Amino acid sequence: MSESSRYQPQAIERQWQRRWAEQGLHRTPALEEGGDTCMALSMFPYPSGSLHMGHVRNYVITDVIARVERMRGRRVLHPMGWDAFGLPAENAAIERGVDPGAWTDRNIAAMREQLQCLGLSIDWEREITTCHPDYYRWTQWLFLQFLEAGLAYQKDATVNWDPVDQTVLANEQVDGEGRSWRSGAVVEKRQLRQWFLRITAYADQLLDDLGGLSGWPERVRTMQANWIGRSRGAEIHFPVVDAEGKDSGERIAVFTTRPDTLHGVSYVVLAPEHPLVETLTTADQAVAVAAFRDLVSRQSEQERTAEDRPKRGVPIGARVRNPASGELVPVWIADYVLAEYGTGAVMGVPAHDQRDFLFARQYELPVRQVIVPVDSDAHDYEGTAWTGPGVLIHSGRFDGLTSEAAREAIVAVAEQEGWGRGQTTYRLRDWLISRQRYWGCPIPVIHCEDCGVVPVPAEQLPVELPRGVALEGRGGSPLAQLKSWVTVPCPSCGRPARRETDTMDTFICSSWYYLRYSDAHNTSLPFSREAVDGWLPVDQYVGGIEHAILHLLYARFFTKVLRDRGLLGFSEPFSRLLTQGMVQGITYRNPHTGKYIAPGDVADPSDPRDPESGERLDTFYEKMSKSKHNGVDPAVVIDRYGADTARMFILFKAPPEKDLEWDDADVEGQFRFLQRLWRLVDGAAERGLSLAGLAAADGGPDGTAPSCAAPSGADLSAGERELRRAVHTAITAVSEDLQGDFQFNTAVSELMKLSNAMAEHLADVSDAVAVEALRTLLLLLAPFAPHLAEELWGRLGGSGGSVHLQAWPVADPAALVRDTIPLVIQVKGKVRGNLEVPADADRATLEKLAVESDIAAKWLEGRSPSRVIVVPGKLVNLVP
RNA sequence: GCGCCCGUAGCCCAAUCGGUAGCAGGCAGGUCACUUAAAAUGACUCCAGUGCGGGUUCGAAUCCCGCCGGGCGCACCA
Repeated sequence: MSESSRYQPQAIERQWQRRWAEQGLHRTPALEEGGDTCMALSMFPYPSGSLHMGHVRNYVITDVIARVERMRGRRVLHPMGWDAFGLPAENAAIERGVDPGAWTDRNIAAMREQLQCLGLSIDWEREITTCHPDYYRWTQWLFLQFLEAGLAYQKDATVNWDPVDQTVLANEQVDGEGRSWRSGAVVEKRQLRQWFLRITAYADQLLDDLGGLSGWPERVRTMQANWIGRSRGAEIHFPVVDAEGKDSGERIAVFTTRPDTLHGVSYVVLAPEHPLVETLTTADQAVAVAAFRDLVSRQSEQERTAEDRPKRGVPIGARVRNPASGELVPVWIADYVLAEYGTGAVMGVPAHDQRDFLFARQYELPVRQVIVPVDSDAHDYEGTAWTGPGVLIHSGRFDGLTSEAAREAIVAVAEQEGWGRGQTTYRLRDWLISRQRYWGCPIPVIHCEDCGVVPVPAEQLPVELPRGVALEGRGGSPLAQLKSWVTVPCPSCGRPARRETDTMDTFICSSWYYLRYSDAHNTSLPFSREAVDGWLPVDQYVGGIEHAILHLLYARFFTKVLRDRGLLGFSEPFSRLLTQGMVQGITYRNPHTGKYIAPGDVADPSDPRDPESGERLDTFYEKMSKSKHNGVDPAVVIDRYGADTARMFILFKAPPEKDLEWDDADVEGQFRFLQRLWRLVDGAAERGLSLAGLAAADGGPDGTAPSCAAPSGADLSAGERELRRAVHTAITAVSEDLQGDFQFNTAVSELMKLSNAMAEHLADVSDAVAVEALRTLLLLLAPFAPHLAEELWGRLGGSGGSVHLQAWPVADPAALVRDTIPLVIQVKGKVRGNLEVPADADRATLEKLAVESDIAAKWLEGRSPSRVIVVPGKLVNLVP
C-alpha cells in the first residue's frame, strides 16, 4: 500500500479546519435571506482551561445536528460562548495572585483551540464571553429591567451560606443533602439582607407551560414541576383568645390543603421560629418554650428533616378559637413545622393527617374523626390517619358533604365571614442572586442615604468591575474594600453615595446568553427584537441533566419576563431539549482502603490488583473525574486517532441520552472502520471512478432533488439492485435516525452496514451504480466525520465545492422495491419456515400460498386450519 | 414513603403498529487465509430467548398485574 493511500487523520484534519475557516463555511447566513432557520445550541462551558469528554460529547451532538440541518437546506445558527464569571478564576487569583480576567482569557484561548480540533461547525464570529464588559453591560441592563418591573428587590432573609466559597447560594444551588452544588460543603443558615428576583411571580406560568414542552424529556419536566411544588388549599385564620376565652385581636394564619377537615382540628402548631411565638407564649410556658427553640436551632437542617424522626414539640400556653366550630384548642410549637413554607403554621388534624396523627399520639392530644371513608371499611386509626377522601361528620352545617364539596363550601364561608380564603402556595422560593464575591457581574445600583436604592442610569453602563483588587479570600464582598470605587455621587441627588458591592449569581449571565447569539455585536441593545424573534426559540438545545432545575428554570423565567417587557415575542426559550448522558471511565478502587487506582497502574485489567498491596480491585464505570483517575483526555485521543474517530466513537457507543462507557478497544474499532472507508474509496479512485460531472444532476441545497442521476431500470444486475437497495435503505434509515429522537448510534451502524454492502458489491457493479453508492456514503458520513468525508470527497473529484455544501440525499423509493419477499409461516404462533413470495401478493394469495405450502402440510398434518392470520409483507399464521 | 426511567449474548447496543429476537453494528473470544514471523488486513465462526412469576393474545422484548435488581427526582411542604 502506498504511503499516500493510508488514512492519517493528523495529516488532513488540521488542513481542512483551516480551509473551512478561510472559506467562512460555518458563518451564519443572514436572517434577511428568509427561509427556514434552525438554532442548534450546546450549553456553553465554564472556561476551566481544559476540555473534557463530557464537553466533547455535548458539542459533537449539536454539531451533527447543525451539519445535517444545513445539508437539509435550513439556515443554521450554531454558536459558542463562555460562561466566564465564577469562583475558579477568583480562587486562582487568591492562590496564585494572577488576575482573574487574564486567567479566564487564557483558559478561553486554550479551550477554543481544543474545540477547534474537533472540527465543529461553529460560527466563531458570534462568540460571547460573559465576563467581558460588552456582554455584562447588557446583563446589568436586563437587571435594571427587572428592577423597573418590580421583579428585583432586597430583603432580609434566612439564607444559605456556603462556608467554603464564602458566599450565599440560591435554594436551587443546594442539593437534597444540604450541600452546595459547587463546593459540596454543607451550607449554614444566616440572616442577611440580599437581592432577590421574584421568580415566584411566574410560578404558575413556569409550571403550566411545562405542559407545552413536548420536545423536552418527561424527566426534566417532572423535576421542574416538583421543584415549583404548587399546592392548592386555603389559608385559615384562628383568632387567639385570652385566659377568659375572649378574642385578643391576634390571629394565627395556617395554610392547609384540607380545609374540609377544619372541624377535626385539635390543636394549632407554629414553627419554632414563627414571630408570634414571642408574643403568645404564656409566662408558665416561657422556660419550656425557650429551651425547645434553643434545641431546634442547634439542629442542622438535615437532622431536623431526617426521615422517621420522632416529632417533638411543646405547648406555648396560648389558645385559639376554631373559626368554624368555635371550639378552643391549644397552640403548640413543633419541629415538624417549617417556618419557610406556607404561613409557618399548621392546623393539627390528627385523624386525617399522618404527621399530626403521630404528634397527637406522642402528646396524647385528641383524635377527632370528621371524614368517613365511603368505599372502604371503617378506618381503625390503629397506626395511621385516614388521609383519603370521604363524607363529613361532626362538622356542623357541612355534615354529609363530600370532601371535595366541603372544601369549596368551607372556603366560601370563610371568605364570606372573613376568617380565611382560597390560597395556593409553592415550594419555589424567590431567587437569591447576590454573591459576596469579586469575579461576577456588578449589581448596577447605588445606595443613597436620602434617595434609597437608585439604579445606575442605563447610559452609564456598564458598571465595570475594577481591576487590580486585592483578593485575599477572607470572604465578605471584596469590592467593598475598594473605597474609591464604592463611593460615587448619587445619580439622583448628587450627594455622596455607595455602590452595591455584591455581584450577581453567574446563573444570571447564563439565563440570557442564548438570546445574545442572535445579535452578538449589538451595541445599543442586548439584542434586537427582529434578530431574537428570527432565530429563537432554540430549535435544539443539548446539555447535561444537572441543569434540569437550575439553568433551565432560570432561563425560562428570564424569557417570560423579557417577553412581558416587550423585548422578545415568545414564551419558552428552548423548543427541544436533549439531555445527554455522562461519559464514564473505567474505574478501579481498592475495596479496603477505598483508594482509586489509575488504569495505567493496573497491570492486568482482567485481574486488577493494587500495585502496592496486590489486593484485588473493584472495577466499575463512573463519571470521569480527576480524583478517581478515570478520565480520558480528549486531546490525547485526537492526537492518536483524530477527531473523526473520537466523534464517531462517542456517537456510536450509546444513545445520546444514556451514559456512555469509554472503552479504548471500541475507539480502536471505530478507527478501523474509518480506515476501511478510506481503503474503499481509495480502491474506487484507483479504478478510475469519479464523482465529477454529477453536479448537473444534483439538486440544490433545497433538499428536494434526487441525490444523484439515478441508475435505474430493469437492466440492472441482481448485485446492482442489491447495492442500490442498500444505498437507499441507508438514506432512509440515517435520515430517520437524525429526525426527532436523534439515534446517532444506529445512524452510525447504518453507515457501517452500507460500507459492508459496498465492500461486497462494488467490484461487480457498473460505474454509475458504484458512483451513486460512493457519493451517498460520503454525504451521509459528512455530519459525523466531517474531515474524512471532505477529504474523500475531494479525492473522488466531488464537484460543487465542499461536501458540506451538498444537499442531504433523498431516497429513491423505486430502489427499495423488492420483487419477492420471504414470508414467514407460523403454525399456532410458532415460526415453522419461510416462503419466497411475490412482494405485491394480496392477502388471499398469501393465505393460499401458505395453506398449500409444504410447511403447512408438515405441521398441520393434513388438517385444515381453523383460523388464518395474514400480515401482508410479513407473515401468515395458521391456527389448527 | 411518592413519582419517573431502565433490565436483551462475555461487554456496549439493535429490533415502526404486538408479527422471524441479531445478514442491525461494534468490542472481546475462536478458526482459517495472506506472511519467514508478527502486525495490519480479509473471510468464517461461537455466544442470549429478552431480570423473575403470572395474565391478555393466533402471536409479547414490546401491553397489563405482582415481585427482584439498578438509576434519578421529590420527601415532616401541611
